[in-house]
Amino acid sequence: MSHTSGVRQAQKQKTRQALLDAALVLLEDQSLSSLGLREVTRAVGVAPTAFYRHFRSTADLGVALVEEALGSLHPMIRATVAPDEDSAERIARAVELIAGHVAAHPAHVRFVARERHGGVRPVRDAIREQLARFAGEVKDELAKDPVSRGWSEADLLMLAGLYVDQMLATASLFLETLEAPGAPEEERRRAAETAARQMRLISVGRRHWLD
Amino acid sequence: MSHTSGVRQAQKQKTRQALLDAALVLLEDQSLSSLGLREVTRAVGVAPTAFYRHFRSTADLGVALVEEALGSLHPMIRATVAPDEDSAERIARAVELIAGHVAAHPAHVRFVARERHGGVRPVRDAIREQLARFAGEVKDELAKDPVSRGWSEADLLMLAGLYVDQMLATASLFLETLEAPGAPEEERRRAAETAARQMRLISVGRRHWLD
DNA sequence: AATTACAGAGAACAGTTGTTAACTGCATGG
DNA sequence: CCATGCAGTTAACAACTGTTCTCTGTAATT
Repeated sequence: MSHTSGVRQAQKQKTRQALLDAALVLLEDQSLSSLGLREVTRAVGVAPTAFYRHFRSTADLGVALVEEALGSLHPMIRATVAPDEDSAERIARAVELIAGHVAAHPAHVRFVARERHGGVRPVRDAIREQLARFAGEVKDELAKDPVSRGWSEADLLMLAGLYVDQMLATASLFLETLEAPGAPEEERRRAAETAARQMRLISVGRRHWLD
Repeated sequence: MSHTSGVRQAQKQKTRQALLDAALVLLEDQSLSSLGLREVTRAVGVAPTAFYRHFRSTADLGVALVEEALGSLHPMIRATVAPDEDSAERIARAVELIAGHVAAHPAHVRFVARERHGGVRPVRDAIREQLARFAGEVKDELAKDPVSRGWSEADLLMLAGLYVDQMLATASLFLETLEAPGAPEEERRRAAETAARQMRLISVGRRHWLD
């Protein structure tokens, strides 16, 4: 068995990460299906053939980017929808948390929003799988809440899906306001306010579902 | 002034439409940002340079496709959310209408879902503008409903946006079930059921918003 | 100290791309 | 009926693409 660390492995990981980073930058104004492997290696400053040491294809690299963008996000999602005393405050914190994440990792958010329905099947599937995991986790958290007493499993999952979609839509909206160099202060605040109200409306629907 | 019709103009429109149709087919498994102009002309059986007689670039063609996909959809949207006696039946009809539209024009729906967050700015903008129009129209219809008495203009618009996003998400979901050649009968029925329940939950939230 | 494994370089390939220029044929308007 | 406008063609261009094969240097193993 080969050592998991060492000068050799470390350098390889470093190059691999450089490829991922460069790809993410290039994907800011194009889709994955038009991303060329030479384009990526050129940006890193490495020979085109080096690409194959890390990825079979750009689609393969895309799948790795999905893992990077969404893989470490599960704890954050769980915490976001965890039951709380004050439901209004939970929503406010959720919106702030999303805004913060988008500001910290705009390229990742853009990538997921773009490739969720993009032209590369394996990447679409990888994103769908991650979002399904999110929905399952959100469902678990919702089930803990006393408000969910009497809900069927299917209804919990449909609400969880609604929440996940809404979160992604909100993140994408924040991203758009980040891109517009106009009056970001006021507009971003209004986007946050609208997103919060939409979540609030869904929560209202949730509380009165069993009538 | 040139005649609006005539053998000459008609033939030109025919070629133009052939380019749009061919592009739509090619876009079924790639994104617009990777669509080549030669690729499109080759599919039509016309010289590459002929492309320039109709479009400045593939991005330009994309904008035309947005108009084709969404331009004629406004009356349908209005009718879908128009006030009705039985709100439950309206939702059922809306879901059926969406399912029918996706079945009739899958490539158009795929294109819009894919390019809404895609890598081509002018196309993104065109889609955003159309969806904003939809939201405005939905808002108008919602305002007519007695349920909306006492609602602020901003809240009406935020609800309209929620509905529009939900419709597109539902359409995209139906599209996915169409692509999967597995058991489409049962799965498609469940997708419709889930989508209907999500809309119902939003409607419940709407009725209890002013509490 | 000698051998092996392997990340990355280099060169070459056949095929593709967008764009330009000059052309041809034919429907149209005078 | 003839001159013009213009949709579509042909040919050529430099630049780019993914992939293959061969080679090199050096870390890791023995």
